[in-house]
Amino acid sequence: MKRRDARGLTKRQAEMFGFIKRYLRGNGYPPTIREMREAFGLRSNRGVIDHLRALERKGYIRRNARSSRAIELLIDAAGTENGTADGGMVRSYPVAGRIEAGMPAPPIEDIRGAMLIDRNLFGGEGDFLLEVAGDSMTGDHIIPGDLLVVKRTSTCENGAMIVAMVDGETTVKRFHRSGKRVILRPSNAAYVPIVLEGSDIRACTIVGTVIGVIRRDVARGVPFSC
Amino acid sequence: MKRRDARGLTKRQAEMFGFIKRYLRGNGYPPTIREMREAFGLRSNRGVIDHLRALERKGYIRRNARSSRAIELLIDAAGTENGTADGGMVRSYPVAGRIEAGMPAPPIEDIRGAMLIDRNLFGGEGDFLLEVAGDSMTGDHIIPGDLLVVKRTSTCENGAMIVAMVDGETTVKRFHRSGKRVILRPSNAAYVPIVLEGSDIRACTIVGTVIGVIRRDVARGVPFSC
DNA sequence: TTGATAACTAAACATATGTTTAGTATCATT
DNA sequence: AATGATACTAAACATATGTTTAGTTATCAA
Repeated sequence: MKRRDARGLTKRQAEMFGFIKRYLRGNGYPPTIREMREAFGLRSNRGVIDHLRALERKGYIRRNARSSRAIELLIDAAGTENGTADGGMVRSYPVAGRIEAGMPAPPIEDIRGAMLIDRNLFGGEGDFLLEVAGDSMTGDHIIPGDLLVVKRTSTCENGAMIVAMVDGETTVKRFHRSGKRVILRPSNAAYVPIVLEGSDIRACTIVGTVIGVIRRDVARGVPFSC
Repeated sequence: MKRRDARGLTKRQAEMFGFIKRYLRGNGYPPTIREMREAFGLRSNRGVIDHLRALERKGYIRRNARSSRAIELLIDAAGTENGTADGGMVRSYPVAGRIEAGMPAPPIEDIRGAMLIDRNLFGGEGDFLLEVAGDSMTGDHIIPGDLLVVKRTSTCENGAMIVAMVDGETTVKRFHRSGKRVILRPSNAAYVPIVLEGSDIRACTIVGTVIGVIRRDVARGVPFSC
């Protein structure tokens, strides 16, 4: 027999049970057998059914045979999944202090608060929000006051819009690497790109990539002039 | 129109919503359409579907179309939104179908779902979200794919950014009135303003004002070229 | 009176979804 | 070495379940 944990589940069964729990929390309803199959990279439904029957036999779930998604969790937090203290359909995004996109600015230390936003927006990703102060990224349709949804990463693809720390200052730019040179490009022709070479590159840290934008007070925004 | 309760639900819709809630609490997963049909003694699925669409349009539930039992409750009994331990911090915004900002487009009938967003964003206002398809408002830094936060109003201030129905088509423009003339102005020079005079003005209905913008998939956005 | 909306019936229709049968490979125990 | 359980693949198979089209009836507001 394969190895079981303290509660009588094998490793694989525990994984399956964990997946069902997480899916349920995120979606409000249980997964289908095919969804589980795909989540585990299996090629046949039968594998999933075997696991479900084992979980049912061991009292972890109850099923309504022949009925789609009819899985009921009987044992609750027994094996707490790592870290997911917050369940539900919304995520809490900390709001970092105002930064200058283009000008010297304070670091993103000061956390102003948090915003709850639907898990389904921004692909469920993003780690914090950052308010834009300067107008160096207007070419990308990002204007002062916008809240950027930032996902923490230490690397990024070429051309990605990133939040970076340069000489201890936070800035939003497009990232371009060509050979040994890194260019942080604003998208407003009125601003000059930051070119980093050699040891200067070490003075630049990628904080994260910009994956979303939230704009408030549009009504009060500057009207377009023709 | 039939009688509605304080939160905009008719008696029957409230009954249907209540049934879904009770079923979910009792079974751990949502009911199927046929189960609801039988519970209400109806003879056709269509009746249930109509109610589900109404509940979705009003932001009470979110559905995953074509997927069985895929109903997510967004608002709980008291009328406060789900998803957080301390309820009432988020609001449910119905998401209206894609529209063309500048070109002929389908009406905003098709409701795609709903999004939960912090009450403190957008000043707690806004009535629904609308996805932008055209690029007629890029001068205001609104680009295709953006979700507009729209507040329903039948009037607006001069220069406000509005969602309007013109000849049965939905459009996003800046509203300008001068004397007996109304001009709906795009903010992209490649588009022509819509000028309404005399009886034409009646063919134009203001749906609401744009008070916010949400942009997803920024990483994939078109990079700025200098 | 007219038009819009809500709330349904009726009958197909399309497919998402659970199930079965038959078999393989691995592991732990006896 | 034989046994039983786990953890799968492969291919049908059956049907549960959501959707559509085309109506009807009642109610309410303009």
